[in-house]
Amino acid sequence: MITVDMRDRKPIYEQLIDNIRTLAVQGILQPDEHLPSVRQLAAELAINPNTIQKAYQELERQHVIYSLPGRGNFISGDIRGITEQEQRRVGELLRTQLQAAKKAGLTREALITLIDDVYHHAQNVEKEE
Amino acid sequence: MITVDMRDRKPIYEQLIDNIRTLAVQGILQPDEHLPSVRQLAAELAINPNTIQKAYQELERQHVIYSLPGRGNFISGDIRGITEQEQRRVGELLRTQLQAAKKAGLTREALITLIDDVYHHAQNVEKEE
DNA sequence: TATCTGTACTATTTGTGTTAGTACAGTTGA
DNA sequence: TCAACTGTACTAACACAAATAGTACAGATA
Repeated sequence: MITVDMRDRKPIYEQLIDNIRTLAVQGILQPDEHLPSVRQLAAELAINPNTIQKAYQELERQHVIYSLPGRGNFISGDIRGITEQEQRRVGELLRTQLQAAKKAGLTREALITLIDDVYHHAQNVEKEE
Repeated sequence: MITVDMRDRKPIYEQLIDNIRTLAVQGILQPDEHLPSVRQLAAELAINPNTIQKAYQELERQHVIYSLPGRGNFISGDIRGITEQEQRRVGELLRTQLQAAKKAGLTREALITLIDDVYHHAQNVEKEE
């Protein structure tokens, strides 16, 4: 479910943040669902517990999850706000990428073809972002 | 013309690479045009000559520029291949970004609106990519 | 009470980007 | 010819962020 790619240039804790936020927005992780403990997830992914905690800490700051000391970390009960926030975030990243595409000489039609390709083919993808 | 943003997380040498490649693809830098010398550009941008050289070295490896030892660095005479290569590169980045947008719940129509926004408004942009 | 849980903290390591400095050979123009 | 450019190569040092290692303590739970 939750994965990291050591070859990716993006820091592990950021991968975790985006990964879990996406799973929450998609509803794959349900509100109030219990997340793996810091130590357990660290063991599963073979990375340091401090790195997990750093990700959880940031996710709590973003209100994607909440923590009950001694109990664990849980997905936020209010996902609507998170979803809107995520859509704005992805939209901004997409805008700069589209401007680069325009500079590279890609036509509006080529981009729409690309969109249709992504939206029609219901293929699973490894990476997001 | 050639600029860098110290606040950007992207390494300076990568900014230079993308910056110059874009200028070449756009035709703002013409084929066989003389680029600033390593030391001169370093002085202009107030960064280390080694950083400039690193960027030039990679640009030569990508055949975006060529170097004549003792004379200087010049934009490649063959820009068509570079342009196609750049379009593939930007297209792939865009694809992963679109997949993230889909995961976030953005509709196909919302994305087309975003494209139209980018392609209609002929506004200059600071960042690319 | 043993064993989970989150949390906090310091120290260390690692990798990458950047700077600093030097050196040498090819090119150019006065 | 020679001074002043040019690219290129190299080592050393520095800066910073990410990640690891280890310890500690309080709350929750069965």
